[in-house]
Amino acid sequence: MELNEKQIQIIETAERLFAERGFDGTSVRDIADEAGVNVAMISYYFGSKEKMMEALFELRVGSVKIRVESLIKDESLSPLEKVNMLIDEHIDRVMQKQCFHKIMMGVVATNKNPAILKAANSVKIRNAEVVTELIKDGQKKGVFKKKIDVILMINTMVGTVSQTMMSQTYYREFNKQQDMPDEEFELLLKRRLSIHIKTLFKAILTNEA
Amino acid sequence: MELNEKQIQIIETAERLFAERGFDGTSVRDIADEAGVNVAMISYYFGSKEKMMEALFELRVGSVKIRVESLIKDESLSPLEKVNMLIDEHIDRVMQKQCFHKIMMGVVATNKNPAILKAANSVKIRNAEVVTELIKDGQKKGVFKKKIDVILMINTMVGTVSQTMMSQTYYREFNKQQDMPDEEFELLLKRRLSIHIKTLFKAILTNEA
DNA sequence: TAAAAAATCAAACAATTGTTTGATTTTAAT
DNA sequence: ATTAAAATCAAACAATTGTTTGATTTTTTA
Repeated sequence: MELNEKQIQIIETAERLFAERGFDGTSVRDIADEAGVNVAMISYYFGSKEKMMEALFELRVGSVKIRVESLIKDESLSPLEKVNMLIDEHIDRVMQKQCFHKIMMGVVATNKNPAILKAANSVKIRNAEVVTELIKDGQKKGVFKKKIDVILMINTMVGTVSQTMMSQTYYREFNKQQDMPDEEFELLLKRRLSIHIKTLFKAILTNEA
Repeated sequence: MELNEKQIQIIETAERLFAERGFDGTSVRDIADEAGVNVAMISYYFGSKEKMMEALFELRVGSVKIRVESLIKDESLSPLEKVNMLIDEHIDRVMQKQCFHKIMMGVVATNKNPAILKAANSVKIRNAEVVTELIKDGQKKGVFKKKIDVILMINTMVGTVSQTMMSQTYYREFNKQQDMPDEEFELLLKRRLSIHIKTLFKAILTNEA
């Protein structure tokens, strides 16, 4: 689906509001008002509120696939280096599109939109397959342990990042970093998250201390 | 707030529907129909849909606090043993009240109900404080590492469990355990989760291999 | 058993929902 | 400049929302 400027403007407004109030908690009038357009434009452009959500999903998910696939095929990187890059890739993606990931959590929790749910699931399966291949390669090269539960490993990465993203203001309070500029704090958070998860993964993947 | 049989029956129906469709995605008529009561009963008993949600929250959260506190004070357990028990405690709690935890994820994502959000946050703070104390004790006794990010650690536990709970049917497919009885699979999942998180925690907490 | 309290009900309430209409304006093409 | 297409709009649409009403039934109390 091709999207013009105004369509993207509407979608991004919707994205923000959906993240704040949930899909059902946001009316098309809320979106139209905040986007500065007439209510009818949403049906006019997307057909329905539901389909606008699907357009949002398509817009955000579409670009992801390619980068991961090419990363895996890179022969110059060790398995552990690839895992570490996947971690940073994931952290960056979530932190850069926080609203979208909040929405996705809600969509997956409530099984409401089958089209999105199906697409999200196929992305998940694809990722799991890629990571599984990567782990097998590392095992073949003797740098990874034999028994590894790939799904739980991915769940730890995804879960830790989501949980941290959702409660970042609380993390800030707890560590008394209220006066730190937003951008600086986000960098700090990303760095800490990166180190944290890489440490966890190294422990379950490798035989080193 | 005291709850009679019928109130609990309504609340538990609401809990299930909220988990399936979200708070805003569930109408009071849906709840009333499935619970087999008149629509007016919800306002009659709870005052409003919103207040019914608060009653649900109160019902589910109320009982948790005491067990954790007493566990921590137990002198016969080592710090690592206590951490491990907290992990199992958390896994059991989430898996036993899956609907409620799904709802909570939605509530925390969308900042809609301030009363619940505030209560949930205070629970979180209390837990973080308890765990921090526990970690400090382990450090004093020389069994835990010096630099530990308690919040990220908790986020890993909570995030991993939530993520796994949310996508358990997918985990089942991936591991080709479709024909396993539900109860048996849940036990298996809990055991694997337990081992997984304990391994992760041991790696970041202790100096052992 | 009579009176009081609690529970249940169908119906109605106003407000909000997503969507459509049909007219009008703006933009693009010829 | 004329025509066709696209965009925008206020208004209306029927459906659904949470809640209230007032009458009726059931249960409890005295």
